[in-house]
Amino acid sequence: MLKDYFIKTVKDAILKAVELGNLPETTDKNIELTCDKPKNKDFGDFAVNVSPLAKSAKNSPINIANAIKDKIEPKNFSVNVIAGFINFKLENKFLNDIIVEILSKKQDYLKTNIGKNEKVNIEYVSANPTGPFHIGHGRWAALGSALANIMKYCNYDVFQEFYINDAGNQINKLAKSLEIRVRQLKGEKIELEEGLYPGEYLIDCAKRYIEDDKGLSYGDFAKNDMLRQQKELLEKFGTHFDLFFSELTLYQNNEVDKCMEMLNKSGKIYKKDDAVWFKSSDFGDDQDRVLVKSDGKNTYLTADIAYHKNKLDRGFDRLINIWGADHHGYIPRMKAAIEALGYDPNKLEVILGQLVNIIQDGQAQRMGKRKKMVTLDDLVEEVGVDATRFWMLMRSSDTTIDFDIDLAKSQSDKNPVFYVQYAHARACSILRKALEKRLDIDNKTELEPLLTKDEIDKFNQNPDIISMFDNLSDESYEATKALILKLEEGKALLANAVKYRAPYMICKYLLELANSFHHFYNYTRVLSDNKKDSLMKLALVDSFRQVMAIMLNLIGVSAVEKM
RNA sequence: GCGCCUGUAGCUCAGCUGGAUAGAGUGUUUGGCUACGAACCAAAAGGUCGGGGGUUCGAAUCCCUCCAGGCGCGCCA
Repeated sequence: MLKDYFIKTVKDAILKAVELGNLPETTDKNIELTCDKPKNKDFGDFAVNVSPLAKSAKNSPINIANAIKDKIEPKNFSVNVIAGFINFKLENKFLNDIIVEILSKKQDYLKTNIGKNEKVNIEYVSANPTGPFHIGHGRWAALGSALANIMKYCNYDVFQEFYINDAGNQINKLAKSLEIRVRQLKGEKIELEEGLYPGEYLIDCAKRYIEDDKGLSYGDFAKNDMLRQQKELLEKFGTHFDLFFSELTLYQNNEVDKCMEMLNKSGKIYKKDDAVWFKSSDFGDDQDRVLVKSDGKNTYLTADIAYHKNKLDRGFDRLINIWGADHHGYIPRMKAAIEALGYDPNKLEVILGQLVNIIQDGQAQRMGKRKKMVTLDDLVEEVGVDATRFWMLMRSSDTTIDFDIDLAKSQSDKNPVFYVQYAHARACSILRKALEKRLDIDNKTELEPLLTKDEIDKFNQNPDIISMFDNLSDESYEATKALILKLEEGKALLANAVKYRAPYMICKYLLELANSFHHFYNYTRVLSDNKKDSLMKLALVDSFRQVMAIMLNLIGVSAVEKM
């Protein structure tokens, strides 16, 4: 990566400068330097900031920069110093080599081996099978699947999992709710009791129950029905799980009891007020937690601990959970349990996603289960999978999203996702155009296509676009260079998105990349009667299309060829 | 009262492992299609970075404190 290359160039120069006495011995030679794009592009294409050396080198940033600059030998780039910045201006050979690399590596271009084949389990969504998904679930689904995709791409061994909460009291409530809906449909005059599920979706479920009742209990039927709908929506939403793990099976396989036994042996269990407590405060939690309630039933936590033990026993190096921010208090107790069981609590990594508020008719509505709540299904129906995913992913998970339904509906064509997809479609269109027959306007005759697929493929196998730069206007040259450098930025950006578990960075990058392309397009005519020139520019367009498609696929948004 | 998250342009948000004149989209104003997609491009205007202290060559970024909003706080899931 070019940024690393220039940081290394500067570091080598620092060593040389210290050796020759141009910088004092106290200079910190191991300091971390950063390389960025200069604010003003006249300065250069990359800038390494040496100001962090000011303290240890006991001098002003500008003097340090000049001392270092004298020790750099330019190679296909020029060097200049402004303030504490050493600026590098690239020559065309650099730009050419980036395109060569993209076209040779194709869909692998952005790959880095930061995962080192580490076994990672990502658990997300994990909704109760008691009703349709709300919009918040859409956020976790988009976030989890995008994260899984980018981690896989960067060589993590990723396993995606959905935990079905099918063992708690909520299933009894669901069963009762369904039973009442069925009896209502059969003509009985009874009302739903307080605390049961009031959603109309259970009326539909009741109809299905009456139609094809195969002797299942109300609870089992409702649970299966809800789960089936959830799975269908997840698939439609571009979210694929390797395993749907049922909480109930933990009980059926005695795993909860075994886990309790282990905790007991750890000596961190005690009885108080007829309940069984886990002494999680010994592990940093702010208070102890109940595992078995005074009525003899387990809490949700108890089974969840067994579930995490199960995951750890399956040999994962890392467990990533995506939870809503309202569960943040849950992290210390789960880590405490993992430690008490004798596992490394650092293997558990929890990503907290802030909640999604729905703005409807100008009023905020919580994403809880209301009678007329907006479901994820509704939203996808209104604005589509691509727009919904992009919208959910484009903000940092630390930010509460206010999702304005009316805005999303009425201005869906203003959605940033269209801007990004349009750039990709535009590139595809140019590539198509090159292969189509043309009309000679003067003679009103049909001409052969400008290029053939073979010609393009052959050129792209061994591209050389250096001479292309000579024939560009100043504006076009700047735009072309900016586009190529933006393409080069992708690899480092993706690595960062993985490192910070932040798919929103990709959305931001896609918007910038699309902008670079549109800008390039505006100043540069790609196709002309000059075959060689057209081939060179098409190579760039194809590189762009390639990088764009990789990124879009990673976040689960379609790379459309036409709109 | 305690814990976590947030506060940056009219609006929605980047920037937060400290570095150049704090950025983008949207909205407002204006300019740009007889050739590859105008769902586009360009320009202008718009900011006490919630307030106040501190650390230092340098703070939106780190520390302290206060203010405002969201979420959570021993036997719901």
